[in-house]
Amino acid sequence: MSRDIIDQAKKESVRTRLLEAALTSIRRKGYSATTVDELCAIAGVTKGGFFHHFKSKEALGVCAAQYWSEMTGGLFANAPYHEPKDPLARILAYIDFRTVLIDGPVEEFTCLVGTMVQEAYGSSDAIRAACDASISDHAATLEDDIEEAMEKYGRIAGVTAKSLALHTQAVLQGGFILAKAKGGPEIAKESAAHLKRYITLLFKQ
Amino acid sequence: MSRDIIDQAKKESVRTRLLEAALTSIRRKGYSATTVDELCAIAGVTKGGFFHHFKSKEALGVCAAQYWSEMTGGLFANAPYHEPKDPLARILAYIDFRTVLIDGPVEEFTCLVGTMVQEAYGSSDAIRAACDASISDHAATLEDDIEEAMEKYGRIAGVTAKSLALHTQAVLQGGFILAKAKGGPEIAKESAAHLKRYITLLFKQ
DNA sequence: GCCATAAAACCGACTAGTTGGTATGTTTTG
DNA sequence: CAAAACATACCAACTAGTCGGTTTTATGGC
Repeated sequence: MSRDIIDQAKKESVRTRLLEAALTSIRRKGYSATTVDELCAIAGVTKGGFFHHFKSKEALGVCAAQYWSEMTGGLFANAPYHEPKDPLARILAYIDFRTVLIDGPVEEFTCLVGTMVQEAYGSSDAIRAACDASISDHAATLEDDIEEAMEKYGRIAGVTAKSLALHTQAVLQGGFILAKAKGGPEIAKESAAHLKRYITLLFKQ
Repeated sequence: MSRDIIDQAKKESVRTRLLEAALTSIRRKGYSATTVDELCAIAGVTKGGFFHHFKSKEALGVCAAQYWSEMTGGLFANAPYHEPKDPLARILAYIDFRTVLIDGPVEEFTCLVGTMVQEAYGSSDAIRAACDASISDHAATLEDDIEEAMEKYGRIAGVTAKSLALHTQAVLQGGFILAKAKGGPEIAKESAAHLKRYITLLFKQ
């Protein structure tokens, strides 16, 4: 019913604004340096409103990771890199797609969960687990293509689809760190190019 | 007298003890979540002592990055991976050495500056620059070997010694993030194995 | 070797502002 | 009218940093 939809939309809007604010702030300053007051100010809500939607700052962190997964999950699911018939071409197209996204200010292309897990893995297992799920679930979307490519082009001793899928995420996350250190996207793009070269060489053997 | 020895040992290294405490705490919880009070307690110093040695928490962050560079710089300079006559063998031995170091609790093998730059790049350019210097200087120690290997085994189109050296650091840093997410070193070791395979393939062409 | 002197090292109480979180409302909505 | 969605005022704990004072150490003249 439309009532339910409207109700839900309204219910989600404040909550969503808080989550969007969290995404921006955590990506820029990290989880610890992001304050509840700040998020309330950005979202135009008061403290009471915040703690009505999230029982604690930690709970917000977990929800932010999940929200991040939903957003990026949708982006990648609808991206055009799935089109090629050849599985290897799809993998390489994925890396190209990621490379295109690496552009502009550093805080706009880096990964929320990669940033957050660095701080929170020792102090909040709930946040750690949510970040792990986000990274691992996304890596899993690559496994089928890698598996197919290995069947078609031959398997490599010691390389599994899962480990290679996770390695792609490690390279991207590491590129983000170097990009932050250097203050620009170039180094992350170069690392992605190395990753593409690696996978090409792997299946060319 | 033992009392004198203890006193003297303490007095010699207050600054160092604060830096050691900073290394431990920042690697475990991040820069923002690390408090001055906490470092004082660990090092057995009072607030006055802390701010005598460091004019601010930010200054401590910069000094911690420099101290980290000195420590790791010494470790790698004296490591045995420089022994092989063949430049490619030296590069691969470096990766093996890094792989051996990736072991035990996550906070004991991860990188201070990689952790710190994620939080501080947006709020402190001094810390960002210190972290960049630490990463880039270490990467530079690999450049000569890579350059020599490229001369010996042939250059690869689009690959420079500098970009490949930085890529090795990106892979390691990314491996640390995944290790934190998963709570163990295995994934970081696997990513290092992929890096070794990449470099092997690169020069085998 | 002794002592004066100054600088450096260090202490500990203090502050002003910020932190996450709460208790008690008031408004909106189905 | 009841419940969900907010607002307002408040708090105790914690934050980085300060400030005046005390101890320790290095130096150099006698």
